[in-house]
Amino acid sequence: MMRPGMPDSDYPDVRRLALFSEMADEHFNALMRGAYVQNFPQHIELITEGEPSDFLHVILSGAVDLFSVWNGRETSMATARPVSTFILAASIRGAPYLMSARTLEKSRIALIPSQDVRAIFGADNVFARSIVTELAHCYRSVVKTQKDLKLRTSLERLANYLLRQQSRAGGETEFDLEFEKRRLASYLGMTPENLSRAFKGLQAYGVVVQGNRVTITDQQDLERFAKPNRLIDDPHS
Amino acid sequence: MMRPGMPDSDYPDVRRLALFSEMADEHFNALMRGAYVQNFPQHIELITEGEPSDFLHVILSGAVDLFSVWNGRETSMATARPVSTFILAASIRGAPYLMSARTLEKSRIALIPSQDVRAIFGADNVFARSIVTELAHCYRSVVKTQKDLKLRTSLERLANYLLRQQSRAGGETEFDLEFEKRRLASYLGMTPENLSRAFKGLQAYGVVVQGNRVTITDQQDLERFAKPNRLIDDPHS
DNA sequence: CGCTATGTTGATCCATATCAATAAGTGTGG
DNA sequence: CCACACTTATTGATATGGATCAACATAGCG
Repeated sequence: MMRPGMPDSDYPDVRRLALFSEMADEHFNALMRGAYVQNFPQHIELITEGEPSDFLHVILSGAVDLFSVWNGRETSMATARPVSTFILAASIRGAPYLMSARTLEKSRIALIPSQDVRAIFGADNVFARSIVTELAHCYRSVVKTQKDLKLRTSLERLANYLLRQQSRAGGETEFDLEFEKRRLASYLGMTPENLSRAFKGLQAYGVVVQGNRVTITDQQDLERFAKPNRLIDDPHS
Repeated sequence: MMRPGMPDSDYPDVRRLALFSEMADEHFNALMRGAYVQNFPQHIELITEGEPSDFLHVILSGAVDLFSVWNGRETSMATARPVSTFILAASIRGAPYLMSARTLEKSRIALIPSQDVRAIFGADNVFARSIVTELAHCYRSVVKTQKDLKLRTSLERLANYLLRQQSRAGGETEFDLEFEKRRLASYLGMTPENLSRAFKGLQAYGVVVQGNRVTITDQQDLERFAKPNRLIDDPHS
């Protein structure tokens, strides 16, 4: 195990996060001094659901899959990408993790002891406010995902997912899927076979897929089918 | 519209909520003085999704359905029962409501201006901490619901729902469903017809339903089928 | 290069939705 | 208090979205 103390070179990346950007220097530095930074190879399980949550995780580079298991079945719940935190809620509550986490690729991750987070929370009102904002945002994200799952068919979910990704990619008509189709299927709540067929089904609405490359050939048509809604699809609303 | 100022007789009920129980009297009273209390008849829409969130709602008596709509479809997301708050996250963020709310029965509801909540949040560290705890709890509840939806079939969801309700009812082998089957179906992500058949399907595992009355005749058998899991079904975990 | 995991396609099965008809409640006004 | 209207619940028949099983293609990767 590494000794605590984050390399100074990582400070700015963490500091840039909304969660940490407004707090007092003194408190931020205290948090960082108690933090560990580790590099993990691909496909390492960082967290197993049910275990006590000792650290707030901050992903500095790479990608992490948050997934859950029940009765031999597995589903992908979300993907964490730099720079963001994950399992904030478990850390705050001192409750067991509800989701497992594994690296999708080589990743650099900062681990901040949960007790430090709670201590600084009590000492720094600005930080406390940031945590609230962040938690509220996380909550609303999950609610949106649940609406997506309950109100839409898998074809509609895929169509809207593609529109969201396109938007993230700057609105270009051509962009890359950011992870394996296998995992995308799980994230969208379907099987890989069904995803394959769904992509073909969207050809009728102007979507062309070759490998990881997606091309939207008829934006209007796709949107007419997908009916994106800001209360489900807008990440900031 | 009523004038602000909550009747003193309602104070204790609100005060009892974890969100408010620890804060300073001074701040609590300030919040209550700015609050409105209203009695609503059955089937009134209190909140429409997409509207700006001006009030934190506290349900003092009755029951409220939180639901969402997209493209002509509707789904029940959760039920709020006394005494608890709802739409805390939207209030905090000053963001539009993600869910609509309607009374399921005659209900008494307190409305606390969101700006007051945010103001007291800044002035009272204990209250701030309570809000964080509450938000983290809400977040984890939705994550559990999402796991339930993605990892289980509708029959399994119903079986586990019944076990949770039984637990809430004190563990008795006999208890009442707390709302219409129609809404229960929507909450569980299925049609009323399918729910009807699911109840019949659970007869094989020792479940008898007559109207709203549920009897668990073979606890062991039902649990063997349902495989309840604390990371999905335990409301406090 | 092959080996292994991922992706695609086809055939079939199953869970769940939809449509339709009836029954059972529930509330309302005469 | 009853009769009517209306909503909800059940049951049956059928349709369909999506899963599963199987075969094959493809692409990374050692």
